[in-house]
Amino acid sequence: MSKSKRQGSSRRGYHHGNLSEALVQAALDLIAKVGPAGFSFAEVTRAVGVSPAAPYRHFRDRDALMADIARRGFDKFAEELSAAWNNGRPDAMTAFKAVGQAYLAFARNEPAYFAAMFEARLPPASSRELAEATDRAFNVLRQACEALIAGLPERKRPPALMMSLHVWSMAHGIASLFGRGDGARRNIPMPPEDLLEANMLIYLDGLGLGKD
Amino acid sequence: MSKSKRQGSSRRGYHHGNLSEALVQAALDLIAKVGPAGFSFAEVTRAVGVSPAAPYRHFRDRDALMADIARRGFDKFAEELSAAWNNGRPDAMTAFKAVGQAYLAFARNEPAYFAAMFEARLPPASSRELAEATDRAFNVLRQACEALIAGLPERKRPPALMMSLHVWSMAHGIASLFGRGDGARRNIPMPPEDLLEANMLIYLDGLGLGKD
DNA sequence: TGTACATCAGTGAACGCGCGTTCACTGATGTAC
DNA sequence: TGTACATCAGTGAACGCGCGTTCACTGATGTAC
Repeated sequence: MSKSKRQGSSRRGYHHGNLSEALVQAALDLIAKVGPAGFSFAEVTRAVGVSPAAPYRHFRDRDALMADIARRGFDKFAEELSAAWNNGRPDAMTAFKAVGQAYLAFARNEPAYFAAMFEARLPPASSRELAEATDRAFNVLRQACEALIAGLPERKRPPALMMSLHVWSMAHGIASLFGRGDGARRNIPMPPEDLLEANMLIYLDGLGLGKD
Repeated sequence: MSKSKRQGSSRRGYHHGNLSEALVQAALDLIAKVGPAGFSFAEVTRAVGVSPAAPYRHFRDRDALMADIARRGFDKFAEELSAAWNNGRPDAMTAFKAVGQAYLAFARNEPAYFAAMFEARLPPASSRELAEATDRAFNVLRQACEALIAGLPERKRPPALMMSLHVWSMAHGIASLFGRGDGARRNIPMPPEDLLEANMLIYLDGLGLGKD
């Protein structure tokens, strides 16, 4: 109980060492609890154990922190979708389904990132980095769609952009309504994973990609 | 410029006459601008031109106002979906597509209700009325699905609940990502209405409900 | 290895502000007789 | 029709609070010589 109150286990004294990282993590914890609009900059500094002025060395203001969190979220999202796609192995259909499941897994396991990415009402084109990270994530979906429809005869092939947007919408609809890891989830009598798998199968059937 | 500052054209003097209605409308205007988490009770009273204590005659607290707005939103939503369904006329397929378009129209024309309904982080089962209104809206989708698949041979018929959840997810995914009437819309090079119509057609094709 | 100094990343006090909510109150309205 | 009175729906001042942000500051770190 001296004059130095170290609260976070990672505090190293006067200089924190990795403050911006710690601020982001604390903000994610708060967002998971109270949503992206409900968390306060001041609360974050308390959680980390620094003075309320400290974050201004790392983020211009509260919005800049939010935008950075969303950017990190899309980066992580792109990585996980990409890992699930695994370059189309062992085969395009299996890898494609894995991407859909990865979408749900992200919404479930990272509700704070998910909320920051999709519900933070960030000023559109809030930063170039954010827009680029968003594109990277979407491009994994698009790549998977292109690989899947490559097997179709050319004139039965749907536009890849349209198909990617459909896939995004289906995964996103299920994830945001029924599959989130926080309090905003609506309950249904089946796992969202099964619901999405069935939805994708029916959709792919409709495209002529069924059972072959 | 006397002691009585009448701000809203509908002020009738000391007694407002229809305050709770006016509060809801003002709140909707604010939500459309700053989102469901960003609007303040105090700001609403200023917009209406009453004292900050006035709303407590009509709503227990800020959350009660939010829940009432969400409930009204789902009521309106159910009405509009139901009107689009129009008891399955002129035929089930046409009416079914109209329901999907009504979903998008609602997201576009009523972004404030839409946000209050789906992004307000209301405590789950916030009120019985809200839950019932939500069910009413969902049941329109379910009814439409049941009518559509009634034409299929029984053993090719998908579970109506699953199909309704798919339809809800597809419409909701497109509406919330690309079809909203506020700043949170992401731009795509095609109308969300077309995107949804194509998505539904492919999905119905997959169910064996195509071109007949 | 030692020291002077520049740079960096924190502090902590202070600011003005708007918030949600409470309270005792009062003006307006409606009704009983 | 007139009046007394209960009820209702507002007022406005006040409360304590946490917020985002600023400022001059200072302790810690790293580097040049």
